[in-house]
Amino acid sequence: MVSVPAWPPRVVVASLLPAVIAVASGSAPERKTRSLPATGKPKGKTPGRLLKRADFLAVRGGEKRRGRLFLVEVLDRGDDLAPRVGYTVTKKVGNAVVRNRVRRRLREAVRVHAADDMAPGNDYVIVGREDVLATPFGQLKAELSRRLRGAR
RNA sequence: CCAGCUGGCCGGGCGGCCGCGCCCGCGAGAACCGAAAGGUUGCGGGUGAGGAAAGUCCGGGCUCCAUGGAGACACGGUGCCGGCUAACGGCCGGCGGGGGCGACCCCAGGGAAAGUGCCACAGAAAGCAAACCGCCGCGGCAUUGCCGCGGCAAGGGUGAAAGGGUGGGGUAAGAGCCCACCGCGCGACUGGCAACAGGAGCGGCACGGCAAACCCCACCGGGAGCAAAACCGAAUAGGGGCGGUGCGAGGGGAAACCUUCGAGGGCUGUUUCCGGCCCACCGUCCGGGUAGGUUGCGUGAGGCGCAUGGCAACAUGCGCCCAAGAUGAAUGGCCGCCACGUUCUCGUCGCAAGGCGAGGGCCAUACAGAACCCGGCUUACAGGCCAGCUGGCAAU
Repeated sequence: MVSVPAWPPRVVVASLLPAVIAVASGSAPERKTRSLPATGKPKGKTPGRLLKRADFLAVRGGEKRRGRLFLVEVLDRGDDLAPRVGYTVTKKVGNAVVRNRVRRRLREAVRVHAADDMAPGNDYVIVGREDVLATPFGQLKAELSRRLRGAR
């Protein structure tokens, strides 16, 4: 494989972009009363993904919440649509395998646990660090949830 | 059984819950996002990383650009011979040299009598012969030596390398000066497609090394790369076409407006001629093109099996199969059991190394993630399997 075209300069990330989905699903209230299985069913509606470089650059201008495992950047888009999230893992963290695992664990943590902790109308960028791999998944989920909710 | 060599192969398995990309079907001529192009959303089914996907070092396909043909020169690459291959710097089989008891392994392996250049340090001398210590003869002085002239290159010493080696003859001392053997050069001829091998005979010995220093010879080579390229295509700015408004004078009309004539208008050099500079607003259409989107995109020098030919690389024939396609980039997260591994304890066998059995703990794997595709090379890699072969030990 050739040197990753140096396009998003040393930044590898992932995202989606549904944006609209579940806003009108009306299933949110029911979900709260249901107890979660140990394996962790998704707790909230899946947030959208950030995909465009321009979106990432925009979020860089937002609030930054630093942490040991990751850096979270938050930007209020000013609408009421579903939250969106993007992931960034720099090459400093490791080779492609390591970067993929970091991003996948973060994505999974968001999916099964932290989705409800995001506020509508916000864009989040999570910049993963190396320690994400060494941290037990439960602890990772808790930390991420706390950070997304905005506890400082 | 131990030690080793070569070739090939695998690189966790089963299960549970929750997810992701792509394809197909349905939902559906629905809704939503978007100016558009286009995309998103539910359910079901199918499918989804590697032997190196890596390094990006060679060779091709493909795309665009350049290019009338041929040659020469320059530059770059390759470099024993034959074969294989689409091609290669790859592979196979040979040859030569080197290493290993051996299986086997390693080699940038054309040309040094085409030319230039270099050969550090040491050494008298580094390529053309020369002579530091020496050896021998003669002469002189003189007495265990010194000086001069001449003849030598055996011995010492330096070095990676000093004009063949050993022995004998020979000599004043020596020397291929002569002889024997070894080495070396040339070489009729023989074998082989060839590299090359063998070699009658001849030669008294000449021709040091480095071409990974320039160079010579032979062969090969246009450039850039899927962020190539094609199509769709905003906003903003800019380009072009058309129409209208904006000028003056006259006429009609209450007005809106209509109509006729004229001149592009403004600024500027004194005026004419002739020049120079500047020129708005509205509407509409056209073309280039950015963001963005779609395609390119996986049926291919494709895999597997069998047969035939070949020592082999490989080729041919027949049959079967279709197997990732992302793009801020899917192939994942968590858990259980098992295997493997490792470690501890106990029992037992043994002189010991260790073997066997039982139980417990730990880890839950190494190197590493497709990015247009294919053939190679190189590098990384926990652990394991199979086959053949070599050298030992034991037994028969």
